[in-house]
Amino acid sequence: MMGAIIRMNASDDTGTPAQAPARARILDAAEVVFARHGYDAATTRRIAETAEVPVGLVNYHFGSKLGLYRAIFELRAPTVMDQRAAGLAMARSEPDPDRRIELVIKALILPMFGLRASPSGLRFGQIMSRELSDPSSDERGIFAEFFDPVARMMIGAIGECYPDWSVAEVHWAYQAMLGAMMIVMTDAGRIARLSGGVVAPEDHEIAARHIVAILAAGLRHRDRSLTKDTPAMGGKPNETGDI
Amino acid sequence: MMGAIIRMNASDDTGTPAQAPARARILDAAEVVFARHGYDAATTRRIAETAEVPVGLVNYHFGSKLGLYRAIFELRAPTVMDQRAAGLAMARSEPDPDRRIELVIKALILPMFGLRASPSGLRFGQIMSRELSDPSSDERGIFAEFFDPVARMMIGAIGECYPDWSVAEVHWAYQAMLGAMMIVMTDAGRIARLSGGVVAPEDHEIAARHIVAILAAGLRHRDRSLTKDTPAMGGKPNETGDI
DNA sequence: AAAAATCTTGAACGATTGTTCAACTGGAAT
DNA sequence: ATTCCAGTTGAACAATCGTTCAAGATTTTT
Repeated sequence: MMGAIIRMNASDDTGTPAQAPARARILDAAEVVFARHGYDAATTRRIAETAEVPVGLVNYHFGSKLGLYRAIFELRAPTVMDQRAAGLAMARSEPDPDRRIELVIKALILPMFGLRASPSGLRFGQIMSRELSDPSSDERGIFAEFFDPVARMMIGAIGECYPDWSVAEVHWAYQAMLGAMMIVMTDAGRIARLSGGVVAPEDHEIAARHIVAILAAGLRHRDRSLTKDTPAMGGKPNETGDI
Repeated sequence: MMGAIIRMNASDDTGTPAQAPARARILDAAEVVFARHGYDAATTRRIAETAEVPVGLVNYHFGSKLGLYRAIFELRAPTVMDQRAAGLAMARSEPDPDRRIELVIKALILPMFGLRASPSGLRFGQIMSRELSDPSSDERGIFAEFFDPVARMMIGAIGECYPDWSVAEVHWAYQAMLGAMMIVMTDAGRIARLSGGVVAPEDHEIAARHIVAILAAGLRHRDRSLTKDTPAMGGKPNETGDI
């Protein structure tokens, strides 16, 4: 069943954004399928069908399924990373710690939420979210390669805001930020279902406003009496010696 | 499809991990494999191999792969849900809102973090986390069945703490809590990698202390000037009319 | 003891997986 | 005009998927 592939010749140009070259169409289709099914459950055939190209082309252009997956991150990750780096640079010019931490939080969150404005950006967010919660992602090494560097920057920036915080306090703060952000990227319909349709996760501006407000207050006013027993970080990232 | 019948015989013994009956061994192995690979990528054969039983037994005892998956939730979910309900009941006896919200947060988080004390509980946490970030989980309907009820209780409890909050403010607060919790369940090694081994996610008591402190402060002190434009919730859950 | 119900086993089924491959296309370089 | 080669195509590969099944083993009921 479903063996024939309909070829779009030069005469037909409706639907897809222009008659894009095959490579780009595959990349686009891959985002859709990987976002929907995750890495393992996504199939090259479904990607090829979605892109309306023969199966063989996928491996010709990207070598392997993993190569295609990596290509998505190579395409999308730099934009987010650059925006975060720029946001952190801006935050550094704010002397007041309590004001600066809000800028740091925004530097993490706004680039990701802004992604959700475009359909393809939304899909990339879902892919990232899935990759983060996939234990076998270590084998692919994508997070370590694409996102660890900026994560260390973020962690360093938090530590600079509050130099008396312990390493653990800084890292758990980052985890809380990451988690709150990720669940927004993840959630497709649950918050709408639970709220009876009142809360719409699609409106990323409103979502960002809520999440940033909560996280900023959380970091500013956290009760440290039970957590400050570990040695202080001293505003220096990675003084533990690791890369 | 779905022809096998699940039989519960009188030989209902107390669980033994060593030479347990086949059904229990399959269930145990399924937790391991589903946690590691996710629903789609997990294979019945690998589960059977891990349980050291022939492949056919899996479908005999659980009917199908989905039946086996559901059986895991039927086994583990009630414990977590009961503990949360008990925690919420306890929280209701605290009159001070700022103190009560901390108990509400703990009612959500502590049962899950406590799960991590045992290996099988840790695996169940990973399975839950993956299910939450899987768009195709809607087709399985597991979250709607097992976790939506207690989610509505949680959301209601937040609304009762701060009756002047809007529906959106309450729901986004819940999302932030859920996200921060989920990333702890998810994270296998990244926080250890990023912190150079200083921060250990295995110590769920310390993790809970940090996350609860941040979330409690976040909800208590959030700046509402940009988010309180939507109508208030009035302390009643689901007044929107949905189930 | 015989009969019935339950559990276990491994082979087998058709469908689907990622990848390979020889044949083919069309346009640029020689 | 010929060579050349990146691009394209669909068939084919071995491996693996979830599930089924007839047969044997074990236990329970009669």
